[in-house]
Amino acid sequence: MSFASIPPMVRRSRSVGAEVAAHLERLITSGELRAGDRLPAERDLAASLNVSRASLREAMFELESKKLIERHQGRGSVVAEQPEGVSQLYEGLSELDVEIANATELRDLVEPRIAQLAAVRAADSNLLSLEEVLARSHEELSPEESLALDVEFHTLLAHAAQNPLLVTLCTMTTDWTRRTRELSHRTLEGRRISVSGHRAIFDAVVARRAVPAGAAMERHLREIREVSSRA
Amino acid sequence: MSFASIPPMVRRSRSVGAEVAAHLERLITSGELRAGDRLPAERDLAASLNVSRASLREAMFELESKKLIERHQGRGSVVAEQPEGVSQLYEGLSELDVEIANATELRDLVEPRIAQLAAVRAADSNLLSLEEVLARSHEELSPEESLALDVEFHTLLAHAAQNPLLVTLCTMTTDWTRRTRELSHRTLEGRRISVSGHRAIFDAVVARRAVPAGAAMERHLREIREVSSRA
DNA sequence: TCGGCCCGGTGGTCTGACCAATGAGTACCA
DNA sequence: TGGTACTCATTGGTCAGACCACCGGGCCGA
Repeated sequence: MSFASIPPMVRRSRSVGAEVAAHLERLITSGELRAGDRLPAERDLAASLNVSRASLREAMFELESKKLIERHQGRGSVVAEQPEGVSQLYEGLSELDVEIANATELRDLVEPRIAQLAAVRAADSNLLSLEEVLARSHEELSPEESLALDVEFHTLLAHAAQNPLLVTLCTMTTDWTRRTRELSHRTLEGRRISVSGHRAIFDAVVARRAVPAGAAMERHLREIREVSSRA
Repeated sequence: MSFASIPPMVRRSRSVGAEVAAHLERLITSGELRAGDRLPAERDLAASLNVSRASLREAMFELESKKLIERHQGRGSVVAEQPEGVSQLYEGLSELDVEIANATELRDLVEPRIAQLAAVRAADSNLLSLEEVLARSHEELSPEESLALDVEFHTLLAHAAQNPLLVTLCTMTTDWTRRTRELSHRTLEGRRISVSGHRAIFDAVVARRAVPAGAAMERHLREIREVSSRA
């Protein structure tokens, strides 16, 4: 097996540990090391690579975090089973998407509750403001106008829930998911769904029916998401 | 800043490095350490955490691979720019003058969902941390210790839900409702209820049963509130 | 045969030393 | 005066060696 020492020359761009990790990763992905193969003991491997055990361990940490190897105290380390292209999969999944997903998750949690509370607590003045926004909403508006009214509706609803924390959360999640919402307001269908969804929520709130209000909000969010995912 | 040493007692489930990494990650995602903050030098940090520099460096590798920190030879390490929102959420909510009732309302909303998501998403390491906290929890503890473990349990659970926004939210609501919680931990009954509630939540999470986990959390919050209202 | 003990191998952790990059303060010269 | 080059403390990077904790297998006695 070729655990040959790494050429000492050209090793100055990356750290020793990273260099070793890359070396071992190449051995694995190229097939020289197969799943289930036992790696030499850390002390031996470090010696054959002419690096300290500390650096070797740094490399091992990296490989382990990439699930390329498994380590077991007292037993040694083995090359892990490779669930088909793990390495690439690991790189993938844009962090941006993850963040949006997190924000969306929070929004899905908060908004229905806002609708419920608004149904219970909304003052007349809240209802008037909401009604006014709805009166200004129709599907012929430009995407920008439609989006602005959308934001306004949700913000006013949050105010109607009479909890400043929910207003803040609503504002922030609305902001973070802006891109998704922009997409959905681009199409006529998206604008139509937005308006009708708001209408349904408002009707439930006015009727002081908390549970239906929450349900209407859930449906609204789901529909909007479907539209924007098609766009 | 609370780089307080990690409780040395029951630390045998995970490696020292992993433990330190989890500790620091909690400080970061919960907002105690903010983006741009400089970390103490490795030697100093290792000393304040009562671990060797080697173990600390293992933790640093892990945090770096998660892009939570950046390290620069000769300059030190800093907390990396946070994934969209977390710091924003933290700042936005910090500025508010929060009424306890509002915070409680938000907590009742967020925590059950956290429990549900944790049941679905918790990694083995999350479960280990939670189990360890439970192992350290019993009703004979002092009110302060009991409260600290309570906070830790909920924070770890939020981490298990794998959404940094929820971690931040959990941290903040926990902080706001601190006085209520202090009351409930003063009595033996309160501590007993706390522990048994956590146990029930944990069991549901381990069993990967989302809905029961959420229900257990709701019950837990309700019981705690009843105890503290009687106090 | 079976159970417990011991022991070698392996990863886990710690210590302390030295190397190398960085940047700020300082002395020097044009 | 201004800029340049140097010095040096600080900090991460690497190394060597020691000891601990865990695992598994072999040995030995019941």
